[in-house]
Amino acid sequence: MLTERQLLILKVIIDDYIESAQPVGSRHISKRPDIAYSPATVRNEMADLEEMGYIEKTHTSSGRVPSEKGYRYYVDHMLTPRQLPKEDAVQLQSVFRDRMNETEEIIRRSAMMLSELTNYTSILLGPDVRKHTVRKFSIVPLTNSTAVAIIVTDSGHVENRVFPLPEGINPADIEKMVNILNDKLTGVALHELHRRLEQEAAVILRQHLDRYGDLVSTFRETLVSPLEEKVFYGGKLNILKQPDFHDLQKIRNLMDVIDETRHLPLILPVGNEGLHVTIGSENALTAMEDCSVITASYRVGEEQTGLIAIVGPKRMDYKRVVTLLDTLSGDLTRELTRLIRGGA
Amino acid sequence: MLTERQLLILKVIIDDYIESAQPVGSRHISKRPDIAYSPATVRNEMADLEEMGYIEKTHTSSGRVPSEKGYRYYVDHMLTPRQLPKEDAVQLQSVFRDRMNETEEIIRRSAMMLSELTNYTSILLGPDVRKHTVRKFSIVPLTNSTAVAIIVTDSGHVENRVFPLPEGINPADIEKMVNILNDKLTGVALHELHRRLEQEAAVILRQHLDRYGDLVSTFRETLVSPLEEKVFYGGKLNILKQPDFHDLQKIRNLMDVIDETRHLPLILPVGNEGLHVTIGSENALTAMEDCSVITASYRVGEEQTGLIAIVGPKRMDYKRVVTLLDTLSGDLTRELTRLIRGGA
DNA sequence: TGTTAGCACTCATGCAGCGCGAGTGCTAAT
DNA sequence: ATTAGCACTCGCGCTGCATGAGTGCTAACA
Repeated sequence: MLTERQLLILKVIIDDYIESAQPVGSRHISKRPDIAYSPATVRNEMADLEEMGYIEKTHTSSGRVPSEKGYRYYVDHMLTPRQLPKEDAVQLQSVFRDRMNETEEIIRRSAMMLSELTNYTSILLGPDVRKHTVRKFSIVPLTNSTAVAIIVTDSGHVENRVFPLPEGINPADIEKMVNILNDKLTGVALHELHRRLEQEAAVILRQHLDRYGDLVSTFRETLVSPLEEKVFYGGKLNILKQPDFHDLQKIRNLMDVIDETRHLPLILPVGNEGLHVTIGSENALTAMEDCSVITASYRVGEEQTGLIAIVGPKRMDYKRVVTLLDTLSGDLTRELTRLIRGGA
Repeated sequence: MLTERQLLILKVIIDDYIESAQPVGSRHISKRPDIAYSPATVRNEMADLEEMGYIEKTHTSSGRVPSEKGYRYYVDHMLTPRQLPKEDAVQLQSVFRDRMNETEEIIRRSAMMLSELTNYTSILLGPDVRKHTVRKFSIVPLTNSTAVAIIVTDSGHVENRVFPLPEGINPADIEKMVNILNDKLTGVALHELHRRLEQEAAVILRQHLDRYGDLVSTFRETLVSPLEEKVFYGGKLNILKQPDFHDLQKIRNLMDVIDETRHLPLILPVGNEGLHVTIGSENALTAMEDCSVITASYRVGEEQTGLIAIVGPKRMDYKRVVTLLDTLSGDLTRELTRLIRGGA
């Protein structure tokens, strides 16, 4: 168990190191106004802290640096949730100012704002589009052989995709199809669309359309394809700004990982509610072993959830980022829910 | 004027240096099968070439490196346009395979492909959306107070934007407005939309709508806003792969510049037809002074033009990139034009 | 007269040695 | 229990030095 004084010293070491990126020595600690002990005393405590694994030396006679265990202890036990400084709160609020009617736009802005405020990289997952429900279908012919299919969802999201028209199709058939689709499938969630199309709409479509097979098969493909969760980045390049990263090779690996959307599930605890901190080698990917990731979830309405994540060096300003994410997650939940509910 | 032999040596130096990134020495040149002279002779010629400013030394007794003047001469006089190697051609063609119906998707793919083939960064500007013409308007109400406005263009591009509905608006009025808009403004180019709305549609709208002012004013805003040219990047991180870039500070500046869409007009000769090569300090921005930019334009139909650009180190494989861009620009022009014409 | 061999010269690079200073661990005094 | 003192460690930056790649020049050669 850690004594009161050891706690104090550990906290000072971590706070100092987070700020300065320099190993912190006993003399330096002793000089701080909140420390009333001589360097020698501090050294003794530091030796103990090191023995217990909370801090490390970079070389035999260097100052101390927090270990991963140290950071872990810090975020688990020493992060009394604070109020966001007013300045940050104001900035953060600006995301929701102006006539912001679109979920995606708000999320995009949030990503920007987060990376600006923290100088780290932010990753925001939008609420799962597949849970949005169909508000309206329409099909707009472009040429003899192509048309664009449009799905508007209840959230105001618009999916659109050009698809080939079967040759010599009757324009009236297209209109019929759109009407039937709207009739039968409005209110259906996007991920159910395919199944429901088969189950319910198919019969009726077949009755009413001359060339049922051709038209529907080509149209259906457009429905199943993308519909992934949207990912929004902020400050991808901020990694370059961190003095912690100087090894070009490591930077490359890191960037590759972050950039590849398919790696995201590995570095983000997708689906987890609440606030999570992953430190250094706790990350699944070795490319991220010098990074920490802080995530928070938000909700939109009852069902949909999204994720906010900050990727930075292990020497990240945990206190600040945690408070920021906590606040933003609340704000997003509130504002986005208000939005789909159609409140003022 | 350069002698035959000086030309040969200059070419060898540049080609070798492009491949190896190492200063090339007289001995090395003399060993090549296409060089029949001793190192001493080569040295003499090199001294002349250096005097004329085509090559440089990195230090007193190093091999030679092409100067910017050297590269310039190389691209201006020594780039006999070649056929694309079959392997590359096949790869490039794959961009147009599969049912690719959407201009944007094709361009996105092209960007990817280019960066993959070259290991440099590619930037593609889509054809100016503002020149697309309206195929269809529609408005889909979402809640009591919001609706999404949708514009489909002749290219299959879909612009959509959520906008606030005036309180207590009559749904019939919305429908009326959409009908009038479609009636009056179909076929109008997006950049003319605002003006034409005022000139032609306004009068009629005013006659038919109870709450003309409210509805139109809030809807109009959604028309004027974005509609910029779309920018597609490929391999933004490829810069990190180039051995030429090792200075972290420079990399940061460079990335900043490339990332900022508003800097693009400065580094790309927007609007210029044909193929352009900008070498090192010929670039407008000092952050780019170690880079070369190769651009080519493409057309879609008669009016619209787009731009392909490759950003790489000065030590770029000009021959290959020029051929690639030349081919791709032709392919894009052909395929995209075919697309909007609705040919098979 | 153009080409080449030979040689002295230059300079980046890598390595060993060295002094400095920040910081530690230990011990003895308070 | 705390602290002053001191010897010790080790990273860092500096210097000096050997190495080798590459040059420029000169004189001999075809």
